[in-house]
Amino acid sequence: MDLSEGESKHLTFSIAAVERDTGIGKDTLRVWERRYGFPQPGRDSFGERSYPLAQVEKLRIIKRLLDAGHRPGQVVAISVEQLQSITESLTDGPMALARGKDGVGQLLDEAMGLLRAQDIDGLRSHLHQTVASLGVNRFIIELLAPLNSMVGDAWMRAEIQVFEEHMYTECATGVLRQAIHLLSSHTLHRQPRVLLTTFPQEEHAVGLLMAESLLTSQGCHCLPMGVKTPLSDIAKAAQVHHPDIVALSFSVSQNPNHVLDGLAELRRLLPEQVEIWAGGRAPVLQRRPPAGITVIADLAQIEVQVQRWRKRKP
Amino acid sequence: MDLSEGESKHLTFSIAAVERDTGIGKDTLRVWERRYGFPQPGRDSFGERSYPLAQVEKLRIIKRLLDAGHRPGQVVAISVEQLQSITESLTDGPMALARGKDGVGQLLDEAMGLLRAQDIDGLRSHLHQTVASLGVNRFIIELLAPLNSMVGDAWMRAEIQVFEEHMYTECATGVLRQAIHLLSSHTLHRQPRVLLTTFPQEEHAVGLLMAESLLTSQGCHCLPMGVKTPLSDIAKAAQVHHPDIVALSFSVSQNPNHVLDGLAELRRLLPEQVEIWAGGRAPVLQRRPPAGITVIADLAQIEVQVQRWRKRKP
DNA sequence: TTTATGCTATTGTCCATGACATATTTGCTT
DNA sequence: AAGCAAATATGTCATGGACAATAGCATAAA
Repeated sequence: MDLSEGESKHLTFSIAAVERDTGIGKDTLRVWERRYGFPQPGRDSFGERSYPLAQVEKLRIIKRLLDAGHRPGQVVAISVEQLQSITESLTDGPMALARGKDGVGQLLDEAMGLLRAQDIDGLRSHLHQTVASLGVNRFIIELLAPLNSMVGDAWMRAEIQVFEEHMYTECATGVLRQAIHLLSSHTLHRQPRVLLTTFPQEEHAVGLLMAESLLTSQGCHCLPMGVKTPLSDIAKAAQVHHPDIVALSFSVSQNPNHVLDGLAELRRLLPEQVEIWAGGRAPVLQRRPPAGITVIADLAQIEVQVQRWRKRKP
Repeated sequence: MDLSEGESKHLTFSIAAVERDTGIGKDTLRVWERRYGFPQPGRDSFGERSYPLAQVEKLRIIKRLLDAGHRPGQVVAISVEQLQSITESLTDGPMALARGKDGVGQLLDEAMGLLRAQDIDGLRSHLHQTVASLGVNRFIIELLAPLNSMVGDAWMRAEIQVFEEHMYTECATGVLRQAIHLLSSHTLHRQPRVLLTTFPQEEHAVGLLMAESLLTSQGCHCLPMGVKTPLSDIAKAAQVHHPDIVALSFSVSQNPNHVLDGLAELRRLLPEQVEIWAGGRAPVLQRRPPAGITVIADLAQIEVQVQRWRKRKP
């Protein structure tokens, strides 16, 4: 039922397999076919859709462009060549910005080189070494955060494979966890108490871990809750653990309205004296900072905000 | 669209939310309603199904029984009381099994106590301490795995809050990461090379980390890729990193067909000499072990299988 | 020029019903 | 008891229609 077992050259996929591989729902696949004429799967002997490999690959490119903010009507119907050219025209901001004068730029280049060479073990030890020599703060702010942006951009432009991105994320996660562990064994945990999580749509955990590392190194007491916590559960957790601050991380591709609505709702659910800090690369935060929310424009701001909080609460 | 935000007393769920929470597909939910008369969701103002909380909970119980081998026709239509009585006649294996004579049962009870008391920091240090005193292997097999099952069961029965489960997961993750870090700095990495990940539907990372810990402590070279990797990317990663083994973790609530189809497809995509190991609590693995796949019925089997592999490859 | 407001097209998800391949059980025969 | 065939149970796919939510656009107001 899953997929017909043709020659390896004519691999075809069932609609369920395509959903699994592309993340595009069955209903959506059918309605695209109806509306845009793509994909146009063949039919197997049971009359069921059977998608050739080429179409699945094209669908994955399309999915990426949708995640980057394009709309289906603009990208579903067009040719692979046109898709490629759109893909190439996506942002290449932070690289140029982060490279440069200071010695850290070189470490960054080395890391990127190891990544491109697929040398994950090498990358891991390079990162561990860099944490040790720079200290957690500089490591995160000057190396890991820019590296993260570079990987994110490369991902948008399809310059790296999905599995490379997974391996990078895993690697960064491991290094950050280790840093947090070291910090929290050697640091006194005091105020403020910070509850860390993300909204239900947000899957990316690395931003959260970077924040946790920096907060811990400032001597904050972190209550990490992982990603994708429903709003009402953030509120329930706050009732039980009474944090001083609830910190949320947002990645680029979040729906702006969801972000703003979610923050407004959370503000209503939490007691007034609990601050809400919102950080990450979601552009809405800078453009329309919501009332009652502290926006962390940049990881270096964490230190500043912690100090502000400490001054205000005696 | 996710879930309607009614009064907390009359919480209702959209069909998509129910699919997400129960692991039962939309089509299946509709066809059960048609055939068995349950669930019988109300309709919201748009005419769309809106499932009351009680029905979702009943569906979770049903899902459990299906996983245990019962058939829909026998359990979907009956009352909650009857379901309860069937449920009670099931072995509640891990708890009874793990409790008891040896001292570890007591540590397990302590951990569960801390969890119930919402003392996450206490739980974390208790776990760290237990790793140190028992060693990673015993810690995982005798303490963490049973604890994980207990939390999973409590979750299925809706006995714990979402945020408690999040905090527990975060805590376990941290401890395992730390264990892996220690092991991999002190262990020689040799064969086999094991690529670790999960299928795209599977979000749970703790099982994977337990496997990674055990494999690393056996001296295997692990290539962790995090969760939710599309099949074709698993294959691409294998082409680049040529692992000897691809290891996958499955949690309870995976759709059996997706698991089997995915494994069959992956088997086709990978070279024959690459073994596929499938572990985790998905019942379908035990009931219908697929051809060409090594099923890891239990974490303790990992050691056995590694030794088997080493005997066969000289 | 910028900011609000209302209109329109776009887009994902839902619905109902029917079909059927596969898996499981039942019943019959040896 | 054991083997086999028929019947039943079950999940997934198909079609085509509907519509709420979203995004884009143009016009009016500040």
